Amino acid sequence: MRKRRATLKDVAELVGVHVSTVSRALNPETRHLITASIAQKIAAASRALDYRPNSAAYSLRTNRTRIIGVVVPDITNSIFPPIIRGVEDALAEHGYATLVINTDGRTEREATVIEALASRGVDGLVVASVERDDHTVRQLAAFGTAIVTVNRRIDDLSISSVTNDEEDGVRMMLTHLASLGHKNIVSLAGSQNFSTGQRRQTAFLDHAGKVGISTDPSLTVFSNGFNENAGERCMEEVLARRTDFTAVLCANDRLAIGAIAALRRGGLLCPTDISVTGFNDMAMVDRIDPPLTTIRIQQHRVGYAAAELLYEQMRDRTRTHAPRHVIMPVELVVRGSTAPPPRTSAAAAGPRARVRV
Amino acid sequence: MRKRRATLKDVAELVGVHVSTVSRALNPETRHLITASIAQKIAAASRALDYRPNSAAYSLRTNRTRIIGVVVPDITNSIFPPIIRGVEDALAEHGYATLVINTDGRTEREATVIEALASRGVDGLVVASVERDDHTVRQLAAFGTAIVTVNRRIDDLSISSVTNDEEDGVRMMLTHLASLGHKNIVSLAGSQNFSTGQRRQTAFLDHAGKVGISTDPSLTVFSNGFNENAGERCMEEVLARRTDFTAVLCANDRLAIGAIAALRRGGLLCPTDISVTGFNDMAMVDRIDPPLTTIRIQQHRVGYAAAELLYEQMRDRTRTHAPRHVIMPVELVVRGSTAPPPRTSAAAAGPRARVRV
DNA sequence: AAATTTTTTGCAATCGATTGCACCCTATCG
DNA sequence: CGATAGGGTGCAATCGATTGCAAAAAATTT
Repeated sequence: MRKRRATLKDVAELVGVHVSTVSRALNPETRHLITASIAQKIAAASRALDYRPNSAAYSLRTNRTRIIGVVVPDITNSIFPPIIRGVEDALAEHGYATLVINTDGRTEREATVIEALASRGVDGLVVASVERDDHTVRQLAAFGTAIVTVNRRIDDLSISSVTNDEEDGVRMMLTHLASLGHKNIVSLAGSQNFSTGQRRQTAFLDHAGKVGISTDPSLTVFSNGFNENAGERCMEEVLARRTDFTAVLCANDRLAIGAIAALRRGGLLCPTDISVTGFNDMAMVDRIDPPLTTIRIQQHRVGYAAAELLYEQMRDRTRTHAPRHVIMPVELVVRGSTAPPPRTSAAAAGPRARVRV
Repeated sequence: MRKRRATLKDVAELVGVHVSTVSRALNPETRHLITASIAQKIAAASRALDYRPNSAAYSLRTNRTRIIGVVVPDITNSIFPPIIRGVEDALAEHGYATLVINTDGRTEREATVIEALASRGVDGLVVASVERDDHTVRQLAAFGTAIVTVNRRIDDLSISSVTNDEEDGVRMMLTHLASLGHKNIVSLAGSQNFSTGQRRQTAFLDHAGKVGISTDPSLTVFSNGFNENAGERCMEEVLARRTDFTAVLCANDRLAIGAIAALRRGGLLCPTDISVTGFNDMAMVDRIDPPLTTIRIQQHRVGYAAAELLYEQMRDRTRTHAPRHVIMPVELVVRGSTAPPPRTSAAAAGPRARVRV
């Protein structure tokens, strides 16, 4: 028994004018073409009938859907929801809705899901899943699609992005660890296919020298995943290699959580034996054991800013927009997972560290 | 420079048939009307031109968008993303996309955002934000909208829902606490405006008697929020009232986390002095300090099941569907936040418990 | 072989809004 | 007072697909 929604025609008939007049009267851009008194009547009638524009008809005619797509690796990874909210909050103001899609970190799937979004006719894309050399994204941009990457970016900077100041984050963290007295620091680096992983590792190497920290390659381990399991495996790998380090700088919080677990299983306590640091300041890392020292990124703002860049592009689709790159400042948050190195370094503890390799 | 997408007309011209023929050939439901060989040619041409149906045109004509709306209180609350993924996974199979909207727990906003979804023409709604007496949702259902509530439900059961077995969860938890030797247990109950809060509290009272646990009203405190801050405040309130309890059964994990923090500030350690339990088994509660004993709900499956119910409703909008209510089984997960009560009960510890009121 | 049925295809209306163009009416000017 | 300008409105095409109905073609029956 669903009642039919009122259409422009219904409003037109009620007022006694043509639909085109109603259309113009209801559109703020064209309202000035209509006699004020008639426009008022139309507004009243439209309210009386509870008229809502049919978005399918609008889209068909104008070729705009007022929907944007957001592509993330996985919405259950708690780093992303705040970013998504940032995007939504920025674009809701302009009447856009947001379609979120997960790639589950599978590169092939990115192409598929983006294609699905495109066929739904989204007006633009915010991509959080982008790889440093992302073919799909570059192709879309070349094709004229409004697109912005967030949190990560592509190498050639041809596509607008909003990212965090990874370099500054790593610098602050290294400075913090150095000031505590750490000399041998493991870099548990993230996948180098992502700008985050790559920039953080580069920053590590760049800055380590300056503060007198070893950059010996055997102190770096690369993870391909960005999650706890990957963190555990990498940490075990390092422990099997050497044990003369006193801190682990992880490319993100989840790796850090995994690393702490692996250390614990190996008989090493954080922060007593080994300090561990994260990156991102995900929700809840202040409540874990030990509370994580990490770099806080402005998750909501990053999303918001990305949406603003996107909006600029969508507003005028004819012009080619020079890519813009926003880098958001980050903040060091010191908690319980970092402490001065033990008097007798972990190396001296020898056997203990070898319990499990 | 964006290239125009191919339309039915383009395909028709390439093959040399009428658009209606192409339309029928491409639709599995009507393909049997078309000569097989022609259908083949059409399929080939459509592939060659990379034809994608224009969803605006489809929607306009059929009055279906193949989009469903999911209304949640807040996507950054990590209980919801897995549910959302469940919904998405179930409906993606049928070609639906999912528009997620946050109400931020504000009842007025629910009406607004649902209205926004409706005007976008969503084919159905999954509502996770529903209150026990939700006017908006009931009205929509009466209006003929396909709608299912998830995680929560409305009192009169007139609307299909997928929820968890709250009663069984509380029963298992109480049994667990009783078997450890707890007698005086605080119920840190959630808002009674939600079915979750209400059912869990009712189950607490129902079952407490049976296992010899006090149901004195002064052992219950009601929270209005469902988050850590609310948990802290409520816990403080209880501590000010009495201290002769040895366990706190919280209506959800976030309240439990807040409760633990408040106890700690009050000089009481969990689980040594007081055991604390949660509900939901949110991500990360296994990593916090102490790891939380809680009830695991099948977040993904709950979402998936809700989507399946919704799909049934959407498949045939003419029929009125009798509401169905699915209750998913839950599981007790014992971790570090529960232990036997101390020999000398917290009450004996007297002053310590009163450090902060 | 004619008549009838069945299958296959095309025609054209339709969904609801936007928008270039033409028209009409009023106001202004010569 | 007639011509002209210009503001306000209506007309009708259009976006791309779906679908009831009619027509054409093929198959079947008499």
